[in-house]
Amino acid sequence: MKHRKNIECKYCTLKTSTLFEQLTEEEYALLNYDKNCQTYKRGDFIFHEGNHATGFYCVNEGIVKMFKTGTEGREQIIAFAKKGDIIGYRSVLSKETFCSTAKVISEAFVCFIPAQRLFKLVETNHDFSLKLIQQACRELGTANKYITDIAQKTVRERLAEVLITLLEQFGINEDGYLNIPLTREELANLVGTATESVIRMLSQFKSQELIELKGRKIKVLNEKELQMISEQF
Amino acid sequence: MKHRKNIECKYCTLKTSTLFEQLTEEEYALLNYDKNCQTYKRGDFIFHEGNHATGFYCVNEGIVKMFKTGTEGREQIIAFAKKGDIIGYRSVLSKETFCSTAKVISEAFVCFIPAQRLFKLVETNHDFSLKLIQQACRELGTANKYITDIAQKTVRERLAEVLITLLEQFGINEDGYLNIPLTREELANLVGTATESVIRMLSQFKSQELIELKGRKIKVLNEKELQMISEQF
DNA sequence: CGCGTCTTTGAGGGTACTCAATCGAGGTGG
DNA sequence: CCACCTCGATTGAGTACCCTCAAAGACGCG
Repeated sequence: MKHRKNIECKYCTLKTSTLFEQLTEEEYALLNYDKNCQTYKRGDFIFHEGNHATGFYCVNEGIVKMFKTGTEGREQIIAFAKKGDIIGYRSVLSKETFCSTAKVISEAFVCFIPAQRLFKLVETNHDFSLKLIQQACRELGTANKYITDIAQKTVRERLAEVLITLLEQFGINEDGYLNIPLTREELANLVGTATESVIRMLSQFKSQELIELKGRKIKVLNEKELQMISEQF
Repeated sequence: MKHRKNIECKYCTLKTSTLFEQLTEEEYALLNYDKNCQTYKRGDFIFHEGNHATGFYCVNEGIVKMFKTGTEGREQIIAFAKKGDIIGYRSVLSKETFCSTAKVISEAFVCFIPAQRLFKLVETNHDFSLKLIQQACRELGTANKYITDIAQKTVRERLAEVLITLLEQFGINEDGYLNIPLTREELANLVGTATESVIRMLSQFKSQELIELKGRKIKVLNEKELQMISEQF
């Protein structure tokens, strides 16, 4: 992917799933002109929490994790971004510094779009700005649900829920394993618990034949039951 | 407050702190025509989680709590809305049902504005729509911070943080007590813990002379130290 | 093959939850 | 005016969940 060539936004196959669906010729041209794309390897940072937000990013390929660094340096994963998702727009628009860090989970191709282009689009394109609001509102809904879950559910319930969510969000590969490579620690940072707790719970799920484990890879065997657990029955 | 008369939006003293700051004459007129205001007593519901969102609300007076109902009926308080805040817009824009319930904490005067007026404003007024996006983005930032806190901090740290937040958000009355009347249970639902845990922690804070308690009323005596605790030093 | 990183397992302990009982204040009705 | 009732606040006891620390095992990479 190293020497990957930029695709013109106008012809980008992802535009239907992003906000950039119905721009004018001119807007496409400007967007394309302003953008700055590059590949990132696993472990690379796209932006850091606290940095000044000079623009936002559109993920064309790969998986990115968004996390906040809490006390004693522990990461709390807030969300993942994949093909077609935009990240960092939140901080650009609210004119704050980035409120989370974006780090690459699997090799990614990401386009950077400077802040003023975003503001310009919001100003001139109603459709775009409505979609953007809706995007933010959906994320807000998800975040609120997450707060309730973390506050009220047990680790067991949350882990089950996370597995279901990952399954829906990233699907499975040809072997039936979840299509996202996470370390145990990352899983823990997503669930909001200690690494060891995740490990213990995973082996419990395994012994109940709800999942199959092969190193870092996870296969969901009984989605229904996991669903039940996550809703605590 | 029972027979309170509606104020014209255009002359509403709160408009500077809300999104409705720079509307055209016509927009003010339409907003004013469409709205529907009423008073609510403590305990009244403004809207319920899961209901169809036919519009949003602007709080003119009083305090409203927003919460999600989690497992076994336990409330998780997501936010408060006071004078000048708008609520429910999230669900209107993302065209979902209300994702939380709004219930009155202290007597409130609230204006309802139907969905199509909101969509119309977003469509025709760039300034309004930018402010709305920024509002959503700020809320999103807060929510993400909250997730990290709940996942990583202890009850003691979270309670200290909540007290500081309430102090900043609602201030104190002439006696020096926090200007928001919350039951112990509501505090617990905000912190994300059991009622008894909040009570125990409050008396611990009291014995350390960080706060003073008088029935339901709380006075912060040592903000600095509470701040320290919330950041775990 | 050796090293580092990640994973796993075990032991021990602390935080915070649940359950239960008591206390206290405010409101109601006799 | 007081007994009564109800709801919220408080306190205590017991325990479950989950965290931390420590050590050993597995895996991948140079």
